[in-house]
Order: sequence, then structure tokens, then C-alpha cells
Amino acid sequence: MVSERSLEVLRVIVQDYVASREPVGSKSIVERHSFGVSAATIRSDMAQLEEEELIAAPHTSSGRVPTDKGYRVFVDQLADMRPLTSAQRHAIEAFLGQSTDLDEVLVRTVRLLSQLTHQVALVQYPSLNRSRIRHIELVSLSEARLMTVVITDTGRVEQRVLEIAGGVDEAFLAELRAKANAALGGRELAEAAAILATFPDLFTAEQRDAVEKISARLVEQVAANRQDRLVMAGAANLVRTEEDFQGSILPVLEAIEEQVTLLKLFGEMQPDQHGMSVRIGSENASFGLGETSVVATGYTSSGGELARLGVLGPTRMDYSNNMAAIRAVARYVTRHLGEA
Amino acid sequence: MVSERSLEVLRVIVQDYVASREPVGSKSIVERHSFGVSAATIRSDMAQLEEEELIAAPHTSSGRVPTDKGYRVFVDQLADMRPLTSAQRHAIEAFLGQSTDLDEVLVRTVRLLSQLTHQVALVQYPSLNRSRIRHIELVSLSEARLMTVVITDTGRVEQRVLEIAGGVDEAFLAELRAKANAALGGRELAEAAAILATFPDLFTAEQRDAVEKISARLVEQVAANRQDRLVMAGAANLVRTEEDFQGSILPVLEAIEEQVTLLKLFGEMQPDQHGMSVRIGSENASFGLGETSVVATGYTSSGGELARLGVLGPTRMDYSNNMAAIRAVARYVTRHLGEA
DNA sequence: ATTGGCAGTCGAAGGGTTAGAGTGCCAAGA
DNA sequence: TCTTGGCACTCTAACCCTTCGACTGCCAAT
Repeated sequence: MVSERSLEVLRVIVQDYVASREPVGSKSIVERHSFGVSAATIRSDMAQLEEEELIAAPHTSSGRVPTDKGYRVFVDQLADMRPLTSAQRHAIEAFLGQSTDLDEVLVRTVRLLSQLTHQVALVQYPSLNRSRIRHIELVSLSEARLMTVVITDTGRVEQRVLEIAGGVDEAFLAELRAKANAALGGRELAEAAAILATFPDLFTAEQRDAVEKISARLVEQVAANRQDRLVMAGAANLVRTEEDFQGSILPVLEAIEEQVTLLKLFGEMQPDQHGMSVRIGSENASFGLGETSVVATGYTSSGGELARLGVLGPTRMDYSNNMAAIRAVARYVTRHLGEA
Repeated sequence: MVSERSLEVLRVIVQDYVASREPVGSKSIVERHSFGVSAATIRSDMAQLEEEELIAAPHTSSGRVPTDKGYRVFVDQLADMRPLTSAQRHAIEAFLGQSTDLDEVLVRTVRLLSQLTHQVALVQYPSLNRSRIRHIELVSLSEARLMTVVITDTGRVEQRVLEIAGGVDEAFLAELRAKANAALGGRELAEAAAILATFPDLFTAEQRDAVEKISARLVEQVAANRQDRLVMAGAANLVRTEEDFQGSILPVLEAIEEQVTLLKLFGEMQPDQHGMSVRIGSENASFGLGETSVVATGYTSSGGELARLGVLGPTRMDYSNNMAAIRAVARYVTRHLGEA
């Protein structure tokens, strides 16, 4: 059992260690904080914490360092999400305020987040399942090449190129375009596949082949969930914190470039009662990221839980600050995208 | 003056040093290569090279290492661009063969390049100046928000969102869309601004305000040269070669994320008679990249010199292999995009 | 429960030595 | 004039040893 004061000691150990990267000793604790007790007393508290495996010693005669379990307790029980400074709020406004399209919003968001947290920032593309189709465009690029564009009410534009042997004529394209827009405009993406399936019947036998091909492509395009992509910024911060990684940051950088791993990890994260998810060190071992922590939350564009955004960095990170920054940014992005 | 054999010695010093990261000594040269002379002779050749500042000694009694000037001579006079292995050619085919739209081609290209060279790969978005407008789409997203989409014959889609106070009605939008497509379809992007300037006169006084706003946005959109963006992959390779950087790789990673610096650097590069550009170490000092080399070449999509692609890495890199890989990939991409 | 005191432990830092690789130079040979 | 073997010299990397200092853990006293 850990006493009340012991938890307080854990808190300052986490804070001091995060701030200084030096193992924290009992003496420096009584110097820097006013516990009103002596170093020996702090030592016995530290013995308790060590008993519970919340802190550990790199070597016998050095200060103590939080374990992953210690960080976990800190995040769950001790971390206060202190509100951002007004300068920070101002930065968010200034940074995101003038964005035009979705891509731009995401890129600016991720840059902002990496600046606020000094970590690698990640933003997942929003899911489109609940969006509705605004417009479908078919453009012939050349003899045999055709481009299909789907525009949704969330401002997302999906484009594909496909080849049609023998080509298609403009009149047919116009007809298909008109029918597609009439039938699909305003519908949710999820409905599109069923509707498109009936399309070939609306055309003459000789056109049917092309219609089927185009429909198939549209279905695929509509199903292509952009949630399988994420935007990243701040890789330089990884190098800056390189010393916090026991091994090399190479696997971490590779995971970031792969994206797949991170998307899976994002998918597994369970939000707490404040909507924040934190995964710490060894909790990510199955992803080969046993020395990194991920802090994330969800954001929504127009209706429904849509996607996640957060940061990734060494276990030794400023959780309080990062959680606050992420929450603030997520709220702002949600508001900004919700205006659509 | 450097003798013929001295240059040959420079070549093997570069090759061996690149391969082993160890300073090269006269003894190891006679062991690994058959010059038919003794170590003492090689030493006098090395004295010549050192006199010319083509090689240097990290400390008095160690082997020699190429200087930036030495790499320069190597690249200009000694490097042979040995053709790729058939396995490598095969990889290019397999990797790029199935790409659909432009974005996809670029992303795949940059990944491929980083794999072939083990360096950070960079691909600049192609210039659109010579492309022609295929289609213009105006979509009302909500009361006051409108999306403009410009599609070009190179398969590029540019989208913007703008706000129109008071909104616009569908009929007007349809009219504007029709007129815009009639007037701009098939025209080069460069011509668009002039044509759009005449647009407000075609509409009634009360519509003019909205038309002006939309036209202005389209002009901006058409002028927005995508050449100011680049795609990047293989940052992990930087970490892998970290020891080749005297200082830290931090400024390099930052430059990569900034993009602006690299685009300027790309812009300054002068192709040699084979169309390849190589900038070595201190030649990039003005960009804060005095320890990195950049190898690049141009590629074209449909007509005209369009954009650049290449790799960036430590001065100690395998120039022969990288130049060959870049040239091969650029040729393939040019061919692939030219089919449009 | 808290405290001061004290012995004990361990890593980091400094100094000194050694082994080895490599050069530079020179005088002799082709 | 170029090449060669020999040899003295230089300098680093590695190793060991010692010292210094920070911290803990324990204990007896409060």
C-alpha cells in the first residue's frame, strides 16, 4: 500500500525527471519541494514506491526513475491537464484560422501539435462513412484514360484514373454523369454501392461494359476509407529526444513511415472518461514500440466520432502538457471542421 | 599536378571509404587492389592527392579520407554510372507499374528511390505551367461555402474552399460553371488569368460580386504552382547514417520538414551533360547543409522540363549507385507519366 | 512515524600505459 | 626520374586503475 505522501513523491519524481532527465534523489526532492520532512523520510517513501515497482534505480547508488507503471499511475491519478496559456490558445487560432481545404487543415494541425508538444505529431484522416456525396465528375483525360472524381459534403475530393479500352464518347459520359449525380447526390457513401449496382441496366447493351467498369471504380473509390492514411510532422523532435531511447530511434522512425503499425495502434486505443487515450512504453511492446508513449484523442468533423490525433514520443515526456495541448487542438479542429 | 595513377588511387580511396567508413591506408590499398606497385609508391601518390586537397587525414597517423573536393573530382571524372541490375529494374516496374493517379505515382516513386539508394528520397511535384485545363467544377458545400475544383490534363486536381457572404443559387452556379468550362477548357494554365479577368462583364451587376470572388480564387488556384511541394521518404535512412555526420542530423531533418530550403536548393542545381546534378557537402553550406550531398535529376510528365527528383544524404554516399538509380527511376517516371 | 548519522555501493571521470596502424622520409636500386 | 624497403615517429583507441561524489539502506534515537 502506498501512502498519500508517497504518491505526492511519485508526482515530483515524474515531474523532476521529465524536466531534467536526471535520476531523482531524495536530497534533491527535499531541496526543490517543500514536503516539510527530511530526506530520510522521503527515502522510506521511495522504498514503498520501489516496492510497488512504480520507480526503479538505474544502478544501485543513483537516484530513482519512474517505471512505465509509475508513469501510468501518474497519468491516471496525478496528472492535471492544466489549461493552455493564452499565448498557446492564440497560436492555435492563428495557425488554423485561415486554412482552406481539409488537407490544409490537417497539415497545419499536425505542425501545430508538434510545435506545442515538442513531439512527433500524428493526425488521422477523418472517416468518410457518414459523409454524403455532393458531386460526381467524370473527365476524359485522353483516348483511353478517364478520371473519376467524387466530392463529398465534408470537402473531401477522391480521384482515380482508369483505362477504358476503346474509349468512350462525350455524350455517353455526359449521360452517365447526369444519371450518377441524380441518383447519388446527397446519399451517404455507404449507400452508394447498392445504387451503383443497378446502373448497368439503365444503359444500352454496348455501353454496359464501360458502365460496369466505371461503376466498379466508383464503388471502390467510395469505399476507400481515407482513415487508412495519416499526416505526420515533427520527426526532428525524435532526434532531439534520442537519448531517451535505450536502443535506437530507428524502429520508431520506421514505424512512422510505415503508418500501418500506427494506424493499428490508434485503433486499439481506449479513451478514458475525458476522451483521452494514453499508452505508455511497454504497453506498446507488441507493436515494437516498447520505449515510446502515445497520447491521443478523437476529433470529429461533421457528426459522429471520426478520427484520432495525437503525439508519439519517448516514455519520458511531459504528459500533462501534451494531453492539454492535444485536447485543446482537437476541440478547435472539431469546431473548425464542424462549421462546414 | 596529379598523375594518372594518383587519380586511380583517389577512386579506390573513395570506393573503399564509402564501403567501410574507415580511413584508407596505403597498405590496405595494395592489399585490396592490384596496382602492381608497393605501399611506399602509393604513399607518394597519396602525398600528391593531399597536396591538391583531394584527400585529408583525420589525424596525423591514420588513413586518408576524401575531401569534398575529392568527391567532386570522383563524381566528375571517375564515377561510372553502372547500369542497374535486372532485379532492380524489375523492382521499378513492379513498384510503379500499378499506380493510378499522380499522387500515387509520386509517393511510390519516392519510396522506391529511398529503397534503392538507402538515402532520403525527394520528389518535387511537377510544374503545371504547361498543362491544360480539362475541367472546372463548382460545388456548393453549404449555404455560404463553395468549393472550386480545377482538373488538368496531367491528372492533377486542385481544390479550394471559399466563403460567399449571402450564398449563391444553383442556377447561377450552373451558368458560371458552363461559361468557365467553355472559356477555359483546353487552355494552358498560364492563359487562364487573362481570360478570367473578362468574366465579371458577362454577368448581371448583382452577380458580379460573387463572380469576381470566385474568379479571383480560381486565378489563385491556377497560379498555385504545385512545384512548391515535395514528397519525401526514407528519413529512417538518415538515422542509419547518423555517424557520417560530424554534428547532428537535426538540422538536416529540420530542413527536410521545412521543404522551403530544399526547394531552393533544387532550384539552384545545374545539370551536367547527362542531366544529373550533384552537390557535395560544403557546396551546400549556404543552406545549412554543409555535411550533406544531394544528387538529383529532372523528370518530365507531358512536355517540357517539369520537376526534379533525387536523394539527400551524408557526403559519404555511394554516388555511382545513387546516380544510376536516380537516372533509371527518372526515366521510368517520365515514360509512365508521358503516357497520359 | 520521523530523523540524523554513517557505512557501503556503484558509476563517471581522470590519468597513465600500451598496442597498433599508418605516415614521412631517406638512401639505394631500376 | 620513378620505385622500393626500411625505420623512426606520431597519434588514437583501448584498457586498467584510482579517485570522487552521489545516493541509498539501515539503525538507533527521538
